[in-house]
Amino acid sequence: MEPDQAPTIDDIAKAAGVSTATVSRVLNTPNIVRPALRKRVEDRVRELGYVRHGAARALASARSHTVGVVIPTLESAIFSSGVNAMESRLRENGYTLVLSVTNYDHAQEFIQVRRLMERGVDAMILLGRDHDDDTIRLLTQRKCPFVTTWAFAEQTDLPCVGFDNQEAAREITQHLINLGHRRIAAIAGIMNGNDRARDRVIGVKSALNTSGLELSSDDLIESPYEVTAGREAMKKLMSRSENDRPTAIFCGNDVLAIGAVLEAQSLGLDVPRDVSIVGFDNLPLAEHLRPALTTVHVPSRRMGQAAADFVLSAVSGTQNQKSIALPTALMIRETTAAPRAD
Amino acid sequence: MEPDQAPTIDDIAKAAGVSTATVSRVLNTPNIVRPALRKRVEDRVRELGYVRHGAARALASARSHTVGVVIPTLESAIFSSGVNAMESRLRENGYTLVLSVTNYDHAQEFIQVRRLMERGVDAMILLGRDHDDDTIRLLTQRKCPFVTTWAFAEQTDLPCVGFDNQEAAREITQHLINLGHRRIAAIAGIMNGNDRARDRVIGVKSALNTSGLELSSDDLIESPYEVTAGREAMKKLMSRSENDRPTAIFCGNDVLAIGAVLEAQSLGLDVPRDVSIVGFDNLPLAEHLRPALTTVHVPSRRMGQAAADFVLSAVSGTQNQKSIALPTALMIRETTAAPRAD
DNA sequence: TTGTATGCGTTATCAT
DNA sequence: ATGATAACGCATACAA
Repeated sequence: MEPDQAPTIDDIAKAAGVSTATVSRVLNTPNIVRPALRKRVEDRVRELGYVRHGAARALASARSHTVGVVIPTLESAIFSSGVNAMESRLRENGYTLVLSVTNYDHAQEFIQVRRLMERGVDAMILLGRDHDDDTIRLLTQRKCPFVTTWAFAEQTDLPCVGFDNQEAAREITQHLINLGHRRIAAIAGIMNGNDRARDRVIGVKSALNTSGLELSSDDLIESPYEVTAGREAMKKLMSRSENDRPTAIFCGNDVLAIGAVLEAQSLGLDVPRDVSIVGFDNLPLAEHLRPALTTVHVPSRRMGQAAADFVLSAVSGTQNQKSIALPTALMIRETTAAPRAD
Repeated sequence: MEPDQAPTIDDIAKAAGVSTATVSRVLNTPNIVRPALRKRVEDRVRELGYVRHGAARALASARSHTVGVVIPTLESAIFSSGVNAMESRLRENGYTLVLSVTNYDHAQEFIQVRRLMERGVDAMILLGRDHDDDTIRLLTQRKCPFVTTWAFAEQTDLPCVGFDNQEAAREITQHLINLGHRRIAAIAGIMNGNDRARDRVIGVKSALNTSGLELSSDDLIESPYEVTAGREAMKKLMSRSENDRPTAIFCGNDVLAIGAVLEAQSLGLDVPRDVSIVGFDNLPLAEHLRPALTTVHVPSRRMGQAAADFVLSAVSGTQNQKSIALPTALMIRETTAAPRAD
């Protein structure tokens, strides 16, 4: 009954009594073909259940209508949220998202960028500013439009759509300082190869230094972005004698912060009376927790959307701006207060 | 310096003084070409920075080495986790994941499945058992190997790699019954078009009925999978007079359950003394919350991996089994206890 | 507005 | 083991 072989543009052309060129036009630029003919072709397309052959189209037109997205992991809610937004935006514009996960490994990233280029993506979205030179060289050399996201910096040669991680960390740290904290510790993400994690710590140090304070190396712990790791780091920090303890903790993201809060509570400490804790990301959960989490709002959806728009306009040659800085917002909630000692 | 146009297999052939066929062999089946020649070709490939042209390969070989994944959303941590696992597995096997999000809309799903077929994916992974007939027909007609996931059922014609949502819900409800609860309510996900949400409620009802109990329509609330919605539903449930209240709540997933717990606490209720709450998914956070959440462990990573393996073996023709049932596990934690009234 | 014909870069078949 | 060459399905420049 149904044809066994997928019908091609030739089958449609034959069935409709037109040329393949006309079928192609009906499919791609319907408005330039006479309505009567168009309808005849469209009817055959429907009857035969014709499905366009992407590979053939890509080969002939040198456009795959595909965008590659390369991120560290999808196990992080804030990244998934960004990717979700990218997908919507790309899809709305007729593009398909091709996904690749690096697990925070730059060598892997290079391999995957390469593979996506082989797959013929028309553009690429990368995460962060840290990349192997090879990766950027490959992209540039082969003229594959791309944008980096999740980080913005003035003095960079890479196009980016992101926010200023240093500045955001500085602001929230300043908030702690304003509340009277003098001994502030940081539970950061793994900084090696992760510019966002590094920049956040730089922001913390910068704020502290401006007030004549310091982040002692004892007060800086690097942890993978997991609740358990946040708990462990907090435990370590709180195991010290009471007057050798930080009164406030900056956490590299909300997952670590949640871990820190839970550990503090489980140690019998009251947050924020005994210790203040702030996070980064503003996950949907942050405002609901008790105590609610003071954190930095990261505009993951807007950023994903903006990054998609950016490469889309690059592909269509309508690219005007070089980079885009998105604002973050300090979300002050009850988790944080002045330390009781003051 | 660098060539402007991307080099083709012809350029390599010319530079190495061999035929394009040989270059192709070096690239695809290196072992069947004489080492000396092979090395010569490989050197040119490296020198010229040759990158394979996926579209051309796909056209000539009728294989794109690409798999389409169509899911409701990436804003749900449990789904992202599954997709993350799929991506890893596919990538390890030389395949690339192409992603599409439906926002729980079956009409959208059809459109997107169609689009992915146009893109030439070699196979497809769908989520759940509910789909438009058109979607399945298209897949079947065009002989696109596919598997559905996140749900398993004996009597189904669709290949699936999933777990038994009904049974899992039944078990956790039975747990509540065993603890002495007689009045059990449910905060379910939106059931329309969502077989997982529906099956879970069916499981709840089934367990209740077996014990001569019922789920009154007042005690069943449908909510989107969001913390806020969980809170609202809980508020509604708890606004009734004390002896018209359920003593235990089944939640359609952990996000709803977390909302319910937070709302209960914010109403001054003690969980689980005043009301028991159970969830579904076993998110990483579930065990850390205080009280920790009694929930059903959903093996998202294993399932993602198994689904990827399934379509991979379908593509390579090594498909033996028709469907795969994965086990869930009841995670009993302190959230749940017998109601004080008993 | 429509048709003709070439080429896109690779794989695979068939020789050698 | 290697080379020549015909598909693969479509877009597009050009012709009509």
